[in-house]
Amino acid sequence: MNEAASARSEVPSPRSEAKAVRRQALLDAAAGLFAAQGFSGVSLDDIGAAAGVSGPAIYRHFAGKQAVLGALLVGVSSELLEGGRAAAAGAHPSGAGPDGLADDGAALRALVAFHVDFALSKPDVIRVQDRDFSSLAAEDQAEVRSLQLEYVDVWARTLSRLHPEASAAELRLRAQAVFGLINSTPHSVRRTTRRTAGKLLESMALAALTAPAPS
Amino acid sequence: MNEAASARSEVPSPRSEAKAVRRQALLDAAAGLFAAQGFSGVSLDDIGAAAGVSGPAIYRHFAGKQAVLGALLVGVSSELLEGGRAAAAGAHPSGAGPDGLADDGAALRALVAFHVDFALSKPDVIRVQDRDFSSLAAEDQAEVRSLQLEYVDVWARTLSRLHPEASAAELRLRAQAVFGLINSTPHSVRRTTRRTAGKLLESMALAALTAPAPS
DNA sequence: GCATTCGGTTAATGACGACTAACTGAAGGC
DNA sequence: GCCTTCAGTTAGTCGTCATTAACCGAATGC
Repeated sequence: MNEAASARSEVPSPRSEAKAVRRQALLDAAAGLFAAQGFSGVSLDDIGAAAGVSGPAIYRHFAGKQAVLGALLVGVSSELLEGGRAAAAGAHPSGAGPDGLADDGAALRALVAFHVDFALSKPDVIRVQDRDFSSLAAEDQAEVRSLQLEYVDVWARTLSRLHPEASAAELRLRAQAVFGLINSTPHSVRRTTRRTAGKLLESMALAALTAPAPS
Repeated sequence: MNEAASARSEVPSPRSEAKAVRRQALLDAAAGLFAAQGFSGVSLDDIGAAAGVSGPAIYRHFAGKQAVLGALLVGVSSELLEGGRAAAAGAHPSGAGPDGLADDGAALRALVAFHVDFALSKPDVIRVQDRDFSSLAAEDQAEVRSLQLEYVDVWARTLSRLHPEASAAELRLRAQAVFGLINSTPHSVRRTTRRTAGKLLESMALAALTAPAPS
């Protein structure tokens, strides 16, 4: 560990921030390839080639193929959780006086808008996340699972303000189903229709989240 | 081609209907394994072992690994299309007099119920279908794609009776999104809660399908 | 009964692909 | 200016498969 990259992330970067760039290029390449052909359908040579370097150069950035997938999925899970927390919090600034229902609805809308936007802008990673989870190393699996559970819980807590009578299990199921709804389409949406598709998905997601519980 | 298994499927079966049983066992085993680990994460030995025979015995039933996947996915796509047509037709018996809205609503509810039931009873195949499509041989890909498109169209036509003003593209997107909603949860639903989860998914799906179109 | 068919089995064979080894050349620090 | 570090490179190595070959033994048809 050299002094530049030591504990404190002070010194912006010498010239080997080129490394960070390369690393990101590898992650992007991997995301696209994994999304298209699945983790075990992609070779390290494929990833390297797509990033402009070839083959085992990847070992200068990651411990191995699984580690690339790990970085990808831990990254996306963290981003989702962080963004979800921000969206939920931003819409009802903690204890906003009289427990306003309006605020709660706003929080849910913000969550939905955030997730739709995320899914439409990073369809590859979204796809990989629920497709190649089982190819992760055990530890990464545990970490990703826990981040995902926490994200689901952000949704469930927000929902519980609108459906105080519903069980936690039902709210989590609703959240998961809506993730499926939102995540299932990005592949087939043309870039030009992103905005309109996004609005439609938001409307459908909110309708599903607030649909009456069956008897 | 012996006389028993010739063009006309008359003679029920000699004693080598054991073959049909074995073939189905192989397909079931493959479905489970593919769902859990992805097409290229599973070896022929794995599939054979799971079906009680080991290794290259599979070549007595299928041309190769890809052919197993092909049989699986063409089968599920056909079942979905057939079942969807039946559900849509059963609910409004062709030209049922005065173009009743009630009938159209019933057709949609029947479609939703059919798909929910299918997804909950065969979660493995559902998972494989949208996960390993890209591992199919080109011809199988074409066939599956066309069956899927036709299935989406059954939904879109049914929806168009309720939303005559909506574009075909919007209706197809709605259908796809709802497939995502329904298909995303079977993995995580305990067998004991199938029925209640199914009811909830139906309610959410219908709400999403009839959600107002955004301005 | 007897020859054939056929579902299975266990050894090759041949690719392919993750990972390692040995080497190179350009920074960077001093 | 010299020594070290380090991102890359190319050539193995070793396992893991899909697929094929060579054999079996029980049904089946005649």
